[in-house]
Amino acid sequence: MQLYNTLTRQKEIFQPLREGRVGLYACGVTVYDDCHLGHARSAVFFEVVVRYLRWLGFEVTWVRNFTDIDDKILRRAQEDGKPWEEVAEHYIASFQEDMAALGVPPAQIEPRASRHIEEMLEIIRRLAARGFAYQGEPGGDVYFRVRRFPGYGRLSGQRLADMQSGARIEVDAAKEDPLDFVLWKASKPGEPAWPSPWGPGRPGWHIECSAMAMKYLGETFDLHGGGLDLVFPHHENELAQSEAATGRPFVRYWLHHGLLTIDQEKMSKSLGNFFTVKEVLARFPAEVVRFFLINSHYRSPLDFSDAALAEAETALVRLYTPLARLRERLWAQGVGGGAVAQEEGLVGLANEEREKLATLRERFSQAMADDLNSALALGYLFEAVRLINRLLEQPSAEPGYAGLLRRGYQDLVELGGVLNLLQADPAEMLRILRQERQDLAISPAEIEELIQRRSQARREKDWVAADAIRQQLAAKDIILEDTPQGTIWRVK
RNA sequence: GGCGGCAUAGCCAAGUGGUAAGGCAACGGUCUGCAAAACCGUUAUUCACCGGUUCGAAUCCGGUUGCCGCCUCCA
Repeated sequence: MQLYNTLTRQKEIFQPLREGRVGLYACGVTVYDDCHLGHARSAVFFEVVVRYLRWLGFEVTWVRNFTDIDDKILRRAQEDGKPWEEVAEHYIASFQEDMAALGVPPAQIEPRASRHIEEMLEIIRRLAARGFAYQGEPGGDVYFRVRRFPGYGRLSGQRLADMQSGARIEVDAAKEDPLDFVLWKASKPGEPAWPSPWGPGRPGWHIECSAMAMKYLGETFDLHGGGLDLVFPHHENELAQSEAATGRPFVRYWLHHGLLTIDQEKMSKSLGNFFTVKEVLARFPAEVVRFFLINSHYRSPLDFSDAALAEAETALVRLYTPLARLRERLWAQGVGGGAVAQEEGLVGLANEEREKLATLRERFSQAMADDLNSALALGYLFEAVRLINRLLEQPSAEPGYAGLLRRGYQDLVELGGVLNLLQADPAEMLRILRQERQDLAISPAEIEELIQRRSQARREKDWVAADAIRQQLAAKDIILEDTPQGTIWRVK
């Protein structure tokens, strides 16, 4: 497969370091508040990466960290009058709840920064031994000597000269150079502190990821990534300090996903234009949110809106509707195995169309193999749905018919599974999707009552009364569908 | 100011040299007591704009405009 590598700015053939195994480190969250939909995009993206790699047969070790000690957590702890550990614990639990609600499984390893202080200090020792780390003043912060590392700026495409002219680099008298960044922060009175050769303190932001990634995945590993906004300075610094410490390449492929936006602007805490995962999930089913996140390419910006989510909801109905019909047909009629139609002219599909169904898995996989093009992969699924719907329209006793349906069903569920979609019971999911809206002007019980009365009227062929009820419900955004299994309703 | 990215139909969105996937919406038809769902058909001679390369460009090169991200904590 090919992946776009931020380091080289091009797609590259993915070759894992060790045959058949992949190590992935995804930057997680800083636990000082509930996470928003941008964090969900990140989590779902890496989940899909992992699922696809596993589907291909790779054994994947997936690491996602928690930054559980930093300035923002300390500030939050002070505001809330709680110990920082409690704040961190609370938001770790909150994150895990959100992930569970979204259907994102836990990573294999979810290390916390505060439990890897010794590993970080070890890296700083190595950096000091190689002349990359220095303490600004006795008992003060420890910095990384950026200019000593030749490749600095390579990942983010920055040149040292340009960066200096950039206005907003913090000026700190203790630094040898404004570009140098903190490895270890000397603690102020009242702040949490760990002992170190440089005095009591706590880690800088970047060092934790170097330490935890190398501990669990080795000094050189395959995949590392996060949001595009982490490229600089976080990943640039991480790369520099890691390679300076080990003298070896740190990461082979850097993956960065685009950011979630609202009105084309980045969703972020500081702008205040964010929706938490909890808020969004209160209004839309998790699978709708997942579909929305996966339905465009991961490196593009993705604009959040109610309309976009509503569209995702309708699109999911389109995917689940044939699944429900297929199940009904395949389960009820006990259509067992049997050959898939091969011969020309069979079963009401043109040769070319049958070919499309036959190559669905292959094309899906190729789309995913091309830098994880989930939008294209989903497009193929929709194409298959149209063909399957057509088959369902024209029941046939031809020998290959049942086989085609069965394979269609299996493919949709299996391929959907790579994206963690289409795994729910179709009939149940359709009910949820159709009846989702909370602010109904009428209760489900009342709707059922009216449906009963209408059914009675229909039995008596009293079309006037039946239509009156249909219209009465339509006025409250309830749409009725008469099916062979009875009348069902949904929200407009 | 520096670095990077993006501009494809009413909306969302694939497509990186060979003649525009897919979804939503809309309209017409089939089906239906009426509907819905589903199916069939229609909806970009054209890919921000201007030049260039090429037999051929949405795709490559140069320029222009607009938007976004990073350069500061941020997925």
